[in-house]
Amino acid sequence: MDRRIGRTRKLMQEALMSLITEKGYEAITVQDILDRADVGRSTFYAHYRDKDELLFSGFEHLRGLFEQQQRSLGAAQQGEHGADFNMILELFRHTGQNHKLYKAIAGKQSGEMILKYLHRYLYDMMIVPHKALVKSKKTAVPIEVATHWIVSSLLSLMIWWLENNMPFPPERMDEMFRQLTMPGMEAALGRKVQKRDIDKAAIVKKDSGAKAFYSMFVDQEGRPEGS
Amino acid sequence: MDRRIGRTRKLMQEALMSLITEKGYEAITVQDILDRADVGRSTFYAHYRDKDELLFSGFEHLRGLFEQQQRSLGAAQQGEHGADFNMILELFRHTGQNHKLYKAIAGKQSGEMILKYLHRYLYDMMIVPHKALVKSKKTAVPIEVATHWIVSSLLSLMIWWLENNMPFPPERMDEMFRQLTMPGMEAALGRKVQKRDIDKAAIVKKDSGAKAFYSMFVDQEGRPEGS
Amino acid sequence: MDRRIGRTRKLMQEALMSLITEKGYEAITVQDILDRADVGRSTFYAHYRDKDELLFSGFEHLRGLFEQQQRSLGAAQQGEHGADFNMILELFRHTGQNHKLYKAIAGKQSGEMILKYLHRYLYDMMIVPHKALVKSKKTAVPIEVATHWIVSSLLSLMIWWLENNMPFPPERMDEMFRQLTMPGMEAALGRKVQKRDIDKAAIVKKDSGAKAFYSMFVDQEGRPEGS
Amino acid sequence: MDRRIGRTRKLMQEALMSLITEKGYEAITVQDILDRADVGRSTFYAHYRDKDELLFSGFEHLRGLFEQQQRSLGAAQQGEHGADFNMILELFRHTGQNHKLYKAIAGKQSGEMILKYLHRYLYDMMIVPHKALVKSKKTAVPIEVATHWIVSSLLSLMIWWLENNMPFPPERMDEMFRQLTMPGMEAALGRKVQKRDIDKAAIVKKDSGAKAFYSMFVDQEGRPEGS
DNA sequence: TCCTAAGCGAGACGGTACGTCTTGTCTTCCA
DNA sequence: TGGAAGACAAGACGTACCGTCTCGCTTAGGA
Repeated sequence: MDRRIGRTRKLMQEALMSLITEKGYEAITVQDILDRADVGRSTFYAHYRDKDELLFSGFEHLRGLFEQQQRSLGAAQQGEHGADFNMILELFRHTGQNHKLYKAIAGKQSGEMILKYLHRYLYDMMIVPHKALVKSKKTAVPIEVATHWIVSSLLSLMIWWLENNMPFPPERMDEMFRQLTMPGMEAALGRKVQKRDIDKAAIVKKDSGAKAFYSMFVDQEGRPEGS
Repeated sequence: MDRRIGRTRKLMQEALMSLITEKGYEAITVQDILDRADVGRSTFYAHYRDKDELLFSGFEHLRGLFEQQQRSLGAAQQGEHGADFNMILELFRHTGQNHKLYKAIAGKQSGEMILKYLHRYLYDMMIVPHKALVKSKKTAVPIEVATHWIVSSLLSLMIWWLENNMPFPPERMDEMFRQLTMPGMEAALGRKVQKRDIDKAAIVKKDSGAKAFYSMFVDQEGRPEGS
Repeated sequence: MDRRIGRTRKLMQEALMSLITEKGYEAITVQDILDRADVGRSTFYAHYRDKDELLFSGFEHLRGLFEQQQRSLGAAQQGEHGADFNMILELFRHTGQNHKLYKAIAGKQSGEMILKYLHRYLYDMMIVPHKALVKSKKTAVPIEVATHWIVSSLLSLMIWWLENNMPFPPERMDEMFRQLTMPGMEAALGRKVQKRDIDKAAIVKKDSGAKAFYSMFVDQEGRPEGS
Repeated sequence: MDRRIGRTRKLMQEALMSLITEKGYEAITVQDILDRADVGRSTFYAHYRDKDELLFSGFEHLRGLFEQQQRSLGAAQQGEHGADFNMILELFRHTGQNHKLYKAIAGKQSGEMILKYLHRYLYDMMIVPHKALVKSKKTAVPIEVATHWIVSSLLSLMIWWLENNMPFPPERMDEMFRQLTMPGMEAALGRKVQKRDIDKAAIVKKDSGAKAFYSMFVDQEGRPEGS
């Protein structure tokens, strides 16, 4: 692919990210992005249909990368690691380290759309292992509902944390999340499901999707916006 | 106050509501409202700063009404009623009866803002009784966090229900909500808190704020949009 | 009608005219007009579909005015005046007096369209009297062809005159036009037709359409449109 | 010169011509030409500055060819042939035979520019013999004016003919042209000038310029350009 | 016959203008 | 004379072309 394409897209991505931190996603106009990235109008539209597509382009790319790596990972690795990996905790840690950017993306001034995308993303990530873990067909609460709810719970805690300038360490947030949701999940799906199981199921993505996902916001040329 | 003013405002309120059901809040332009309400441009801006203010005007009015009634209500009434009132269940029932309007307001095509407003509204409604109910200062999860989370949980179930065309009766949704969140709340705040307590605490608003709040969407001139 | 409308339109008309003299019609962009008239983009499009319509608006208005006056003029006046009125000569005089504007409008850098409009205008003005003057149905050259040709001849002399900075007085141009075209017209339509007859036939329009038509371009600093 | 150059240019010339017949010159975009000729963007601009230059390239080439041949023709041939050659008639015939193309080029949807070029071309072709034929310095109408006028007359008849779907045979058009313009020319330049003289004077170009000129538009499927 | 300069396609890019749309202000008109 | 009607400016939108440019692939014509 033409090397100019990558360069131009990166310029626009960075422009968008820096603008989000300044004025929030919704308030940004395409013109703002053009000015910041120093790019022609037609160039923008040659790459993206609109502002949203520019934003999603990163996500989509990482999703593709993730799925590709997931395929390359065999079933062998699935069970070989210890159960101590903690995706939720890592997520809080990561979010805290890049709070500025995350606050821009998921905070009050973000667009609805981004949260919805994140919700869908996490939902898709969790629904499969959840279904796999539950033996009986009949659960107190349908798996889809429980998954929808637990993702919303996670995001709501995340947002609270960011909006209140992270008054607790990530470990504490992880603990709260566990305390609030695990009992409900047990009651809803049956005793077998534990937070550890969720992590175990999600572990496939540990070194691939999840990492890539977060790195998107972090190392825009090495230094995340909020550091 | 000039009677024409009330009439004009009602025209615009109704226009907004009917438009929300048709195309969603964000997609509505001021011009749409003017056309629908058959009102001049300057008239609109004479009453409201923008589209949002028109939307909020209803909420604000009801909030004022609620606070006024709350003040007039003495502490006496607070404990006199039976424990069988169930706000959450009523809420699901009501939502289900007016699903078209609620889907428009809180569904996927709604504006972020409305959900945030609803969140804040429910949060404010719940934080006071929560604080009153918890004796010990030290809880496993701070009351603010728990309240933020439980409101998000409620809204997330609500949204799931609406988006999936209400596959369960309100009673089932209420049950699920209880199964998912009550154990977590107990673990977080201590054994004492039960869903019934929440309802009991919120009962102050039963015949005042809450009713007025929902009626806003229902009896726009007698017939709600979705019936 | 709202007084602002007339004012705004005049601003744009004047802007267009002054721009035509500077860079020619085709080279003008809508943006140029907006800048010169100090008018918003949407304002322009609220009044005219495009650049052409702005240009034609003056013509059309005058045409309407002309037709209205023509109707009010009875057949009585048609024959009462002396035969010495000379429309073509007046036309040359007028053109010469306002050569800058006419050069802009009909000169080399003008748009094709304007010449075509002028051609059609003069053609329509002449075809009726021509038909009235010719008795026999059979002419050496069809009246339509002869009229088309004589209009083209007039415009071609006009253009030559303007493009060469008017080296002759209007009287000389009128004389040349007569010398070049009258013999051909006689041969084509029969002995009866004389240039004087053309003028006589066109005299209806002397004080109405024709005058209004030319005044449009003349009193720039007065009121060129609907005043 | 590289053989590819000629090939590429021919492709573009042909694309332009076929497009003119379809949608008119002005409506054509460079992109249209590229698509039709199946040629890259940069290739086009490597050969021509713009659309106009591509169009003119044919004319200019023929003009060069014509002037070269004119030089090679001695003064000897000038008087030796009979007076029966009739350039104007041939021109009408030719135009009629290729009316589609001519209508595209000189019709209502053509560009002003092409007509201006044709005018200049015919003017240059005629001004020399006209000057040669007129003995006396003093004419009723300056030769330049008369030539300008007669060319316009010719083109105006041509255009009328094409626009009205050629209701008369070329011979009739030639006759009309003679009837309309010859008397005027005689009056303007003196008794000596006859249409026959014009033809005689123009005869130099009969087998060279004129033929090449028209053939350009004719043998589309053969070789339209000097190849 | 090689090989090297060039022609060439593909298309990215910055620009400029378009005509549409929406917002919030401000002027005009009318009752 | 006060409030409704709607004209207006501002400026973003997404589209269409333009003319410049960079990039490799192909190919013609001189060594």
